[in-house]
Amino acid sequence: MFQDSERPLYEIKANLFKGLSHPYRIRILEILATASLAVSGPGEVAVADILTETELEASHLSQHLSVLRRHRLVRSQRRGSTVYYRLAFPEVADLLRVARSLLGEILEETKDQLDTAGVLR
Amino acid sequence: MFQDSERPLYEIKANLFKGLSHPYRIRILEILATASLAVSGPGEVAVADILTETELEASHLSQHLSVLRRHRLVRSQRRGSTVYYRLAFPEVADLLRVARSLLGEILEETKDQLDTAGVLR
DNA sequence: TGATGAATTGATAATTTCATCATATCAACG
DNA sequence: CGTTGATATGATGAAATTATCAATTCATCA
Repeated sequence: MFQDSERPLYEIKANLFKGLSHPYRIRILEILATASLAVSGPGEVAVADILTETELEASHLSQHLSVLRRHRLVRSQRRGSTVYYRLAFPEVADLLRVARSLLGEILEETKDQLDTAGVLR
Repeated sequence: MFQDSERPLYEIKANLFKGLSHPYRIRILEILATASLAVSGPGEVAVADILTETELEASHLSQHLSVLRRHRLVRSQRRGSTVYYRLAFPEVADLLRVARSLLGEILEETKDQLDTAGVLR
């Protein structure tokens, strides 16, 4: 059979996190998440707009978008010479949100420890 | 100042996902998450028990636990010659849960597409 | 104190990811 | 059809991560 998806779930999960392990890919996903949040928003963003916002070079951005596509985190659609990207699932935004929440805890605790150590003063 | 935490949040977030990007580290976190869920559970797990459950070699496990500690995802406590690990924050379990949910969507869609293509028949 | 069990750290080769430039492809237009 | 704008793919060296074995450290006990 073609059941590559017979891999253990923890392996697939780790692979998902690999797709998320680069700063620019996080930035891209957050741009898309913001677009999907706007009530009257388009839910999608043109590559040119991502280029502008991230200040990446075109081929660098494409490489990252390709990784995101491969990991099924985004979808693309070409209309004429413009390509649009959107989050593939709302849960991607959920994941970013929970990660933000966790980081908040981590950074808060780190700050407390630095305070305790008197490092910040 | 010592503000290494002046790095952009998306960079810190990507780094968090790096800590999660290995199958065994996911397994470890899930073992700890399960321990923290049990109502009368200890919330913590001895290294020896993780060793047994994952069937890793001791030094391999230690290397992974060290990464998790460095990323502030777990905490350890030595009592006598036994070291116990626990999740550093409940949000770690949340993150695993949301990732699982997202993967459910991804795998569901992949399965649908394979069905459509008649590959599974 | 030496031996033993538990766990961690150090070291290094193999593998994967990242950074970045060159090239190719797709779409529109005169 | 050639040119241009937009976007993707290919290629490769550098950097980071993984896999795995050796050595060390910590705690306990006789």
